[in-house]
Amino acid sequence: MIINLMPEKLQPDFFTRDVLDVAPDILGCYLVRNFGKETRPYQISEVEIYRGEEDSGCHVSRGKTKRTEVMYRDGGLVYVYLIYGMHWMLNIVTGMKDQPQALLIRGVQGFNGPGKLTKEMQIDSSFYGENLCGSNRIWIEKNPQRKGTIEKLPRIGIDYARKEDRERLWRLKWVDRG
DNA sequence: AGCAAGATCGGT
DNA sequence: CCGATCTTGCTG
Repeated sequence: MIINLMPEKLQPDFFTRDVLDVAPDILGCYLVRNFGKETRPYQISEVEIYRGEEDSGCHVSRGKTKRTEVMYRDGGLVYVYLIYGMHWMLNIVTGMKDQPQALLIRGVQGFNGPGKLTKEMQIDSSFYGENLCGSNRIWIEKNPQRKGTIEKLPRIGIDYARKEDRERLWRLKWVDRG
């Protein structure tokens, strides 16, 4: 019996699916960051879905701009932007080309809050467009032991969005069970 | 060219 | 509740 103990790095076909399908699957997986000196895994515990130009809470709701351009590409890339002049937000682009959508990483084990985890992981503008399937500084690994339940909640901080979009249960929290 | 607002956070 | 702090996108 051969047991595969090698960590399984997520490939493009994982990310090019619709964000609604990727979101529940990515919870519990490891976001791995190689700092050069050492490599550290961060288990993903909370994500938020941003889906298409029709989603008034999503940055692409006003079309393609220089900032949002990466969301229009094939899934598997990183979308980062600075908010309030001080916090970097880390997003994972999903879906196929011209299907603009992304997952905001809102929490990893030990660090809750999108601004806090990017500070910990040292994520900045240099990660814009980084390919998670080809980068040597950041990637995502499957968690074979992954067992848990998913809590669905409204998104945070999008008061400007339409009521219908504000109320979508597009914030997913991972409740570990093993 | 100028301006208002922002997918946040930490301190009162 | 408020300020920090600066990029972005919109307006003119």
